[in-house]
Amino acid sequence: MTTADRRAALRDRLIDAADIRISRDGLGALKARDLAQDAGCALGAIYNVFPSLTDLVLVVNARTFRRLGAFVLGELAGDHTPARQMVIMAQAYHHFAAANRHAWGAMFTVDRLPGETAPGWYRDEMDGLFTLIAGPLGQVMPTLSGPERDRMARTLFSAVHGIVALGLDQAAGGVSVEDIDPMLEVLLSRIAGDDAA
Amino acid sequence: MTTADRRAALRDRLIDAADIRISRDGLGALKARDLAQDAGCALGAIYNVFPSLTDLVLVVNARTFRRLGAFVLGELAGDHTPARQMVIMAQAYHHFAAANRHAWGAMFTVDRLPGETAPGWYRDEMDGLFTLIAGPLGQVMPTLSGPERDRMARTLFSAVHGIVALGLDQAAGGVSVEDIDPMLEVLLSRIAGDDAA
DNA sequence: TGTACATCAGTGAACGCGCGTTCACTGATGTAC
DNA sequence: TGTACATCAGTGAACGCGCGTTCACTGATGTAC
Repeated sequence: MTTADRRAALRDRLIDAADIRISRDGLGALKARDLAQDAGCALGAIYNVFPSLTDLVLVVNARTFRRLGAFVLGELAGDHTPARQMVIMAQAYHHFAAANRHAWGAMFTVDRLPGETAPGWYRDEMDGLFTLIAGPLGQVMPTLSGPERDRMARTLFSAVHGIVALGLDQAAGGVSVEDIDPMLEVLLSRIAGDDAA
Repeated sequence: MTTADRRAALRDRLIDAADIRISRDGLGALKARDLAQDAGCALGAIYNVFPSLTDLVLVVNARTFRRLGAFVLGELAGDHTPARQMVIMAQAYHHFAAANRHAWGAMFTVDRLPGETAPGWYRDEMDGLFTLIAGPLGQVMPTLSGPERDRMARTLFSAVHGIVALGLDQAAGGVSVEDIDPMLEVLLSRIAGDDAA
C-alpha cells in the first residue's frame, strides 16, 4: 500500500468518523481528539489531510447534501401529477431532515466568518434542488416566466424549510411532529392548486 | 438613591448595553467584559444582578420579541381586507427582521442544553403572534375548525419565517433582498385567495 | 540487489487563547441602640 | 444626633476549562546510484 493510498484511506476514515459523530451527537459535539481516536490516527495526523476541522465538516456537509438530493429523487419515483410531486418532495425533505436531524442541521450551521461566502458546491447543490422543484412547478403554473418560476421555486423551498425547521425544533411550540406532513400537504396543495386536500 | 434603586438601575443599564451590542455585532460578539465597560460597572457586578450571561440574553430576547409584536401590530393599522392583512403581517415580519437582523437572529439562537425547554414567555409571545395571524385567517378560510385554523397559522408563520431567514442569509443563493417582499406577497396571496397578485 | 540518503506521514505533548465565572477583599450604606 | 456594627454591593485579578492547532521529533517508505 503506497503512501498516497494510506493518505486517501485516512481521509476516508476521517470523513466517515466525522459523519457518524455529527449524525449521532451533532456538529457541536465534534472534537478533534474523538475523531482521531475513531479514525485510529494521531491527533496531528488530521492536519496532514485537512487544513482544519472546518474543512472536514464542509466535506461531510457536501456528502449529506448529495444524500438529501438522492433521497428526494428516489421518493419521486413513480407516476404522479405535478402537484402531487411537489407534496412528495416537501415531505421527502421533511423525512430526510427528521431521519438525519443532526447532519441536516449541520448544513445550516456553517460558521462563516463575516467576509466568507458559502463554498461553490453548496450553491450548485442548492441550484440542483431548485431545478427539481422548478419542473413540476412549471407544469402547475405554465404562465410563469423562467425567472418568475425560479423565484417561486426558491420561495417554496424556503417555506418548506421553515416549516420543517421550526417543526422539528419544538421552538414553534406545540407543533407535534406528526403535524408536519399534513401542514406541508395543505400548504402545497393550496399553492399548486391540486384540490385533493 | 437606595441600594435597591442602584441595583435596578444597573440591571437596566446592563440590559440596554447587551441590547445595543447584540443589535450591532450579534449575539456571538457579546462579551462579559465589554458589557461591564458599557454599563460602567465591574466585571463581577454583572453576577450580582444576573445569574449568568445567558439569563441576561433571555431578557434582551424577550424585549426584542415584544418590539416585534408591537411593530407588526402597528403596521396593521388601517382598513384592509383579511388577505391584505396577512400580506402586511408577513412583510412587517420581514422588515423587522431586516432592520434588526442580529437581535432578531438572537431570538432563534437560544443555546438550550439538551434537557432544557424554552422559557415560558417565549411560548406566550409565540402564541400571541399566532393569534394575530389566526384572526384574518379565520375570515379568509371560514370553514376551518379552531384547531385547523391554529395549525394553519403556525404553518404560515413557519413558512414566512423560512423565506425571511433564508432570504436574509445569502444561503439560499441568489435571492436578492428586494425579492423577499414580492415572494411573500405571491405566497400569501395565493394562499389567502386574494387574486390581486 | 544493496547501501545511503531524503522525504514526509505519523506522533502526542504542549501551546495559546478566549472567556464565563468565582472569590477574597473593600468600603459604602443601612440599622440598632 | 452620634457611635458601633453588620451587610452586601462593588471590585478586578485570577481561575478553569475546553479545544483547535502547532511543533519538534521518529521512523517507515521511497529514490538515487
